Amino acid sequence: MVIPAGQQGIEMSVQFEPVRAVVSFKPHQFIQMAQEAIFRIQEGWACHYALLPDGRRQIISLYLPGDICDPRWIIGSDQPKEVLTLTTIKAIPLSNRLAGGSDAQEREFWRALSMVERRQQRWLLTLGRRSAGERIAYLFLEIHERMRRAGLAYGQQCAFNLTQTEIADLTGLTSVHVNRTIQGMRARGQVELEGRWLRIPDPDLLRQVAALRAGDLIE
Amino acid sequence: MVIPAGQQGIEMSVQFEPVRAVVSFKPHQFIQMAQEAIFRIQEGWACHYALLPDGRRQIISLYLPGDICDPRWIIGSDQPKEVLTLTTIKAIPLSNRLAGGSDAQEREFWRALSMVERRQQRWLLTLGRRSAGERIAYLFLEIHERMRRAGLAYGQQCAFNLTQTEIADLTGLTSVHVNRTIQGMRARGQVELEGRWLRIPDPDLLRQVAALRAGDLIE
DNA sequence: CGCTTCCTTGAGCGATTTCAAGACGAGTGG
DNA sequence: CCACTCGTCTTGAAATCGCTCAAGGAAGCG
Repeated sequence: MVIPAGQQGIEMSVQFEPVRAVVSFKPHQFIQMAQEAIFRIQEGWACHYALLPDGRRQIISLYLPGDICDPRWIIGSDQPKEVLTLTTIKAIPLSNRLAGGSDAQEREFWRALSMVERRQQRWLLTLGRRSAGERIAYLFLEIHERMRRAGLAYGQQCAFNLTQTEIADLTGLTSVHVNRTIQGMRARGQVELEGRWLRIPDPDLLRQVAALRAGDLIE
Repeated sequence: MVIPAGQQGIEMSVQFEPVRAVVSFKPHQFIQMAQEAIFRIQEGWACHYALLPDGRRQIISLYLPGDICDPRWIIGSDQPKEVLTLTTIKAIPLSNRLAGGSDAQEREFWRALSMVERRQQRWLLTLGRRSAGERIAYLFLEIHERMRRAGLAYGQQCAFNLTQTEIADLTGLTSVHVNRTIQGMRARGQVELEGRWLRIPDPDLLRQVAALRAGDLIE
């Protein structure tokens, strides 16, 4: 079963007056917070990264369809300039003002913020204490679970729009090492990853590879 | 100049009715959120950690005097059970309800939350992309800066209540490697660390060691 | 004193990086 | 259609970084 992501977007930059229409971004384009607007992503993937002076890059946060980009902008963390689309993106601008919106939207913001927060905490554990194989397995599980919640997983499979270099920048590894590690996982039947498509043949096995306790929720 | 932390606390557990009195915790004691109460730490250090099934430990967040512990509890991140005192702690219970408090307190909560958030983002970069020496240098700078803002730094020095094992759990390293790395830094005059006291002879040098851009703020 | 915790040291190993190069596919322009 | 480029994936060999295991010393505390 192949369900293409279908990410053909109309080229169109963000307007300064947030409108209730879908806006699109091209791949590898910076997303800036337009006046008082944050985005709910409809299609496509994006990320927030940080750099060291010598160019080492770490992806801090990943945005998948359904995600709000970025909930942290609500609480006045000055918005980072380093938010980058990974694919073509379609998104809906939302007001970043807590007061202005409906109660439902306010609650959605809180939920989104606390999920980003918890995900980040788990990622600190992952970067600090998991081995290369464990990190990558964890990443696969997290992405599949998030896609599943967004209604975009089909059984054990989902779209996977990351290059190995991007996986490396997410996991704090080298792309070379990511490559070798994934090959090992493939050989052991722990994961199938081809094109831009991820399949997890045995989720429990992969959870074990990721050093997750049986009861641990990814998110 | 030696200013001892002076952390002798009366043993007293948290009451279920949050009172406006100081409560104390002994070293290596779990802090749980009492009914609707979070804490502003007056004296002492604490941390929040996470474990892997095999016991590997990562410290997710550090609480120093003046910090709110934990601002994330406000937005309904279910409070973690793994908040541990590192020293004796004196703290003031606050209501975790946003609505109940004053505007000033509400604003303090937002500020605290967004600082925790940003600190966590920087720490993701640190764990993902900095070498052992860079991580430890960064930790020293962050702690000194936070202590300075809390009014607890005296020039280039401040209290430093972490064992090398705790530094390891914070930086994702081994205590053995932390030990060797710090020895190297000492030999190069990048840091002085003795007893529970930290001195940074040359902040600019240490910032360079930590792979920080000249203009980068720690926090 | 006799704990215990923390710091220190050595030796060897393993994991991950670095550097370098080649293969492959997709897209582009001639 | 071909030649070209570009980004991505792949591979090898060697070096480096950080870990493991093991032990001893120093300092605090009963």
